[in-house]
Amino acid sequence: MCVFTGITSKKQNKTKVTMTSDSRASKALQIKRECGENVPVLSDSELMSLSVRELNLHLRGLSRDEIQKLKQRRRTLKNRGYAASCRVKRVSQREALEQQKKELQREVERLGAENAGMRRELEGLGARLAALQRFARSLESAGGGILATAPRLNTASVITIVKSPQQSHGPREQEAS
Amino acid sequence: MCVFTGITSKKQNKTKVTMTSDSRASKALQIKRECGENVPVLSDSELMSLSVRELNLHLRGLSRDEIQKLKQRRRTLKNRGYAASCRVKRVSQREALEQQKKELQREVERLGAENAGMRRELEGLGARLAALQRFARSLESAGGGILATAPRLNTASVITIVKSPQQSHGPREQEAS
DNA sequence: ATGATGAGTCAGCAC
DNA sequence: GTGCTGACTCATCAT
Repeated sequence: MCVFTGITSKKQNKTKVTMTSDSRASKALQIKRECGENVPVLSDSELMSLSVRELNLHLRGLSRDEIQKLKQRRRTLKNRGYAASCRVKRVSQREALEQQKKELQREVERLGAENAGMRRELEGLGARLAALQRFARSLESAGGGILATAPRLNTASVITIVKSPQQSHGPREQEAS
Repeated sequence: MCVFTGITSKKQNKTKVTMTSDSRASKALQIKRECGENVPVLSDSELMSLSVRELNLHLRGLSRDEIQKLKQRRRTLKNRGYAASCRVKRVSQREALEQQKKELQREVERLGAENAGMRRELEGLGARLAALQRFARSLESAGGGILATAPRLNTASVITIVKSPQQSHGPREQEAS
């Protein structure tokens, strides 16, 4: 027989579950409300999920004071749920941020690798162009007559291409092949 | 004359300030503790910051019950502070995450731009090399004797350089200059 | 009335 | 004992 009297509800037990507002939350919430007066009839989860219409039906034949108490209990139960969703939201926002951060880190890594690859390619091409530039200069200094033997190309423009501005790459060894 | 009696302390008024545990937090916290019995002597901020040694001095000549009450009040006050720092920590961690995210976004942007620049450079160099390749082939088809007039270079290696594997760039128009 | 959130309180864990 | 944190309650604001 229940002997508790003025217990208003406070932490009860809380089994650390998420309390997703389904109807099995009433597991350990029953040791409350005045027992030697009028039985609650409404469990916490029931009271919490009732619509105002439905609630009014249960309010029939209750004193003004009891109505007030019941409404306050309902408000408190709802607040409990609001607080829970607030915490869940907070956690999922944090997790989302961490996820985005991870993705950005991966992206940075990917771009960095791509960059390094292109930098190597650029270096290789630069070295090849430098070698060709030396070659072209040698043709130039050997006299323009030589180039005239390749009439299908505008040789002047080719020489110009070779000589166009280059970042100074150190003379890189060519792979034999 | 104070007429409050069993008020245990609860929210008091809360002016929404941060309450950084300095001594002016006692602004509105004095309407508590039994007034018609023994004056608290210790303010909240005092009680909270006392060391155990100092606390014991104030515990002289108090009943076991009063000592218990005082210690509980101290614990509660400390908990209030812990809760506050917990919230502050949560906020600053979130802000740190957001900051890191912003920095990573900037980094991604920077690397992306660098990438695009290098890609353009690569394209340009590729086009120049392709043009030179066509030129070299024309020299080749004109006969090896021509190249022999530039004796300072190993001409075979130059041709090799020009012919080495290239990603197929579409034949790009050369800027006149 | 409903929902969200800052602050305070308590339980319970870790040290 | 001290510090931290999840969950609850309350005050308060916005809708």
